[in-house]
Amino acid sequence: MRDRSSGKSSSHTVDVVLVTAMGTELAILFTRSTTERERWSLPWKAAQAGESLDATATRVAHEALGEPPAWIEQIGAFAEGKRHPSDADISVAFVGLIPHETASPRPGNTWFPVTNIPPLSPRQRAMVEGAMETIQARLDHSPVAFRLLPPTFTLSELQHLYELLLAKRLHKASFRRALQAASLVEPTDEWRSEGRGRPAQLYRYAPKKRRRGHRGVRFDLLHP
Amino acid sequence: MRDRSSGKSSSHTVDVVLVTAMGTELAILFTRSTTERERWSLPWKAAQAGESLDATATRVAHEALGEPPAWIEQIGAFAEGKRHPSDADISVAFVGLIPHETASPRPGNTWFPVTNIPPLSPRQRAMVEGAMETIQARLDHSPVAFRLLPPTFTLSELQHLYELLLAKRLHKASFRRALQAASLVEPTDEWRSEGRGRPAQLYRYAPKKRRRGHRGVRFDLLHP
DNA sequence: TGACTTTAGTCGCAAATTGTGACTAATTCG
DNA sequence: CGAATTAGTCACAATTTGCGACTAAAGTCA
Repeated sequence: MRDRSSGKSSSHTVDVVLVTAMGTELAILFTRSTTERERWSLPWKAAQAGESLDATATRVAHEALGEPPAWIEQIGAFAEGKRHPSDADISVAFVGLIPHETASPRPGNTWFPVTNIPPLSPRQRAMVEGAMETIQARLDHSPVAFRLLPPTFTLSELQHLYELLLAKRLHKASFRRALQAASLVEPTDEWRSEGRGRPAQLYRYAPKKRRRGHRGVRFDLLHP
Repeated sequence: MRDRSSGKSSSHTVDVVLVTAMGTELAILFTRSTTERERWSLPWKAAQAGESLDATATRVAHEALGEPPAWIEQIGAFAEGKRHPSDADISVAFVGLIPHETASPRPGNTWFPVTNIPPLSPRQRAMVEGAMETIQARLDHSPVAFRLLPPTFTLSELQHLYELLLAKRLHKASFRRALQAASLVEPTDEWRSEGRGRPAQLYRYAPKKRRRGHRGVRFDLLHP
């Protein structure tokens, strides 16, 4: 039977999977371990009595990022495989999203591409998986993509991001048509000229009140 | 500051929201409090070291229901508002589904229609809400409805259940067409004569391997 | 300058999917 | 038997989707 000596440390931790869109792929923020120099872990803290889980998660995210995340949501509780996030019996995980340009990670924190994350405890590995699943699941019904973009963006940027999140190519005309139907964005009067090619109009996220019987976004669009 | 005297009780509980379809509405299972006679609560247990959360949840459900649930999934961790499920800092909640005909609740456990649940602690009230949201969210992508029906059922029963879950009337022909497209069910060679009217063919849940590019079920069907 | 390249944005139409009412089938009830 | 009741199917108009082709507004380079 495991001993439970120190009465002061809290019995559970709050861990946060912070996700951003870095160039052409998603990335997750890791913190260098204070003990072992070459170990990395998700940002986490022992829960504090009297503070809500969400508040703790936001605080953890803010401290690692230098900014509060644009969106945060609980993934669930993880208990499998002890060790690593302290030796807490249980850890509550959150996903957070932030535009890459907004974040300024504090020293000791680094973005790793999702395709190449450092070795983690089984528990935190499960959290990362859970985070990606949660993002996928929310994609149709909440404005996940917009929380990964700056306040103003071009439709091509938005489309590329959706393509990244859905891991699927989209057809330009169909994408824009669906966007229109969902009335999620509105044009600003600014344009951005990005090297060659015609300048693109900038848009902002501005969801209209959804009419009754509105079924999300449905970007189930085509291949190429 | 709250004291934390008894060193032996675990620091967190596992609570389960068990849902069934009872006639024309959904119902949730509650357990009569052992102390106060007229209090009810969701079935719960203190977590046991060395047992996974899912295992505990399944055990709690089984003990209350007399059967293991047909499906169970974690909703998340809840910490707001102390009291009630012991005085644990944190509770991990699960949703479970079971066909009404399969369940045989142990003495002290009763189904309450969702429209009329007994007074609960704020924590457990939040869990019930979370459970309903999780069911809604899963509806399109996992076979939630089938876990509320016996192994064999008529298409009308299935449709009524979907109407209940979606809180929306569906058109018969469209419903069947969508079902067919999703290849979720297959006919048995049995028929059931239920009072008046033509007998209905019985079906079983038998999802075919989903072809690439299959987008869930999409029962976004019509009104009258 | 003017041809060519590159990216943004739009149009229109064939094909597929959906919404819906009307129709047929198999029973029970009186 | 005929009316009532529930199951199951059909056909077709209306809408939505997939997608290629087209126009627009830059930059590049000889």
